[in-house]
Amino acid sequence: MPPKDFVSALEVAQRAGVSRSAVSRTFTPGASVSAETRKKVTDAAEALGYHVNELARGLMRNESGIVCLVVSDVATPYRSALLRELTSKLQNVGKVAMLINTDRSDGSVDRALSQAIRYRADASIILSGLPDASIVRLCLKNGQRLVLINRDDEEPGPLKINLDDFEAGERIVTAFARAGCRSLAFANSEAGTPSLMGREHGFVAAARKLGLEVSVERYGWTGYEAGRVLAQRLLTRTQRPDAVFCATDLLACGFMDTARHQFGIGVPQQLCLAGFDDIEQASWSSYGLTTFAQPVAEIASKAVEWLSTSEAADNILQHSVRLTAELIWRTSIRAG
Amino acid sequence: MPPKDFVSALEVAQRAGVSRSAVSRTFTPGASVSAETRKKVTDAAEALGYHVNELARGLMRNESGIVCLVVSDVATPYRSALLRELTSKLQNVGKVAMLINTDRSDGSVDRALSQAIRYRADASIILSGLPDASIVRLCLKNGQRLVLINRDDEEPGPLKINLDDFEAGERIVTAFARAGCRSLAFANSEAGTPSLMGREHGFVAAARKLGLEVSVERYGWTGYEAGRVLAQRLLTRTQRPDAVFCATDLLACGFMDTARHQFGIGVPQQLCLAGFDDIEQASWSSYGLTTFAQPVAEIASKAVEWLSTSEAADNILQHSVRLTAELIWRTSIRAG
DNA sequence: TTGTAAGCGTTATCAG
DNA sequence: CTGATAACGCTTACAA
Repeated sequence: MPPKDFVSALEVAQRAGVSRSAVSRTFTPGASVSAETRKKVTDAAEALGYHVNELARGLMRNESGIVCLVVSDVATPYRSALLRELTSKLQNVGKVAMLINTDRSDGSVDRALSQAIRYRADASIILSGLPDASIVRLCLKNGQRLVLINRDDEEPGPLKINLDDFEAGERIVTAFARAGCRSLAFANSEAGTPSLMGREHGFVAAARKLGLEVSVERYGWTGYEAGRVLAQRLLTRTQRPDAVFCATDLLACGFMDTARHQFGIGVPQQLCLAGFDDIEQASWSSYGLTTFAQPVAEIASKAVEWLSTSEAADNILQHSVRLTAELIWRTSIRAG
Repeated sequence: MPPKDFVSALEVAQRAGVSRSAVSRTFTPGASVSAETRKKVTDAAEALGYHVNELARGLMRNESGIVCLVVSDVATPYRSALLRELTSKLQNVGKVAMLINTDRSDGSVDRALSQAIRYRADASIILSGLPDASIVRLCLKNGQRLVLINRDDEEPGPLKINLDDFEAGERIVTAFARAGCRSLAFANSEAGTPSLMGREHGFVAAARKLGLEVSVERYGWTGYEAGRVLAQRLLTRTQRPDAVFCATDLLACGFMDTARHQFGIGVPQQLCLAGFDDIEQASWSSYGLTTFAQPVAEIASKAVEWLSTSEAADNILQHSVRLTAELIWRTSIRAG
């Protein structure tokens, strides 16, 4: 590989026989250039293989075009689906996504984030999960716009996108009741994020109101393995629940698998189950999980849309968006 | 939000009572600064909340620290697992990941990629899949280092990381034979990528050598749904196979589900099944799929390691790495 | 519409 | 080891 040198606007200008500012203007949307000049420039640029240097441009404009995506558990179905939507929509509006992984708990998170600040990212989108409030403050302090998905931070300024978690919890209770279930349980992780707790609270509240038995069990993080453990615990109780709402589809898959394969319990005949997220696996015929769909496409749209809007118009806009999670009926709850 | 202005090295220099070059040196690993000066600078920087501007630095150094990850089907389990490893390891060596999604087939791919070039990414890692050879050439032409995972492009220069796909195909044949299977089939997608075809060829060759019946069926892309269709086709044949190797775990899950639920065929009693990738779902108790594990961590290590090595030492290094996929035994193949 | 010139925040070079 | 000074490639008044 020849350590290729890039061609600069100056070289393009010389070949096109115009000034370097003409070149600049040609590549700046909405600048005034005559059709003739523009053609000369684009031809020269084409011939030379010129690409605007965004580093230099960002330096001048004080705006990098970079938005950084802060995410833990990227490899998880829901997260990666959200990531797909976000990157794709960001690309469509000409922005570029920088990915920050917050899985590892050593200093690498801080390092990565400060990396993002050093690149002068215009904005950060935090896809829920681990990252704590200090990250939020750091971004804000460095002039980034911020989108918080399924979080509940108090800081003013960022756009907050949330679902109707509480109501979802309520809705599923009526579905369980209609199926004739009398003893309900909520299977949660110990993560304790607002969205998880919202589902729990809505569920418990609605069950109480209907005079149904409810209990809550929490364990580990929101993965398949945790679902297995939760099933062990709930299904060995003397008073076994006949309906369980799992805070997450991953939890629900683990729960269903151990109910069926380890305890030989029929789902939905002896046990009704529901989850949340509508990950791809929920629709696989081994599961047929009825669940609430995260409107990932809509979440991504809202986020990107807000980021594309000018900072000036910002005050007019809502800083909080509340989307509703649609209940997808499959076969893990008996017909009423 | 106050449209925050960043503090520059100049301001830090003034507060610390040193020259701006002293500040620069302090933040350049391996530059010579006295301990005293360094302390003055770091103190001032801390107080002011200074962060090096990588845009400007990249401009000078002609090296951005950005490596871009080109990927289609991010939301797929194997891809997202690889993505996790890659971003995390990139972070550890102080580089930053830019994500390019090549799902949509309209012009957005080209736009996104040229975006990456405009940011002067030092390197690109192409995680298999759709992107065609023209992308490879474009990266190379613009002086980027390139890592190709599970591809087979001819271009010289890039680091190529591949698995022993052909041998894996062979190995699984002996496993099937040992289980007493006599009529084999390979379920593939129509994608026709080298790694997919490698598995197919190894499988067919080994089966022939052992004098076993083999057939191949190809359909769609490598997802769950395609697996269902492939199962429809293969299981309605007059001569039904008693062992099927699916090119991908996703394919295998779809295949197994329809075999069991739609055709009532017992796996592994009446039909042995194997996949490739070892995605998380393969280990779920509804599947228990025996499969080949993609060594994602190792793949990521090799890639990042090669990128961290200086361009000068480049010639000495191998430009092609061949990793082996370990066979993970679970319960979708009968005991011999 | 076009060109000239100043500046963005760095690092590299070169005296001291 | 330190401090001027010249790049780096671009945008944006300002003047023509």
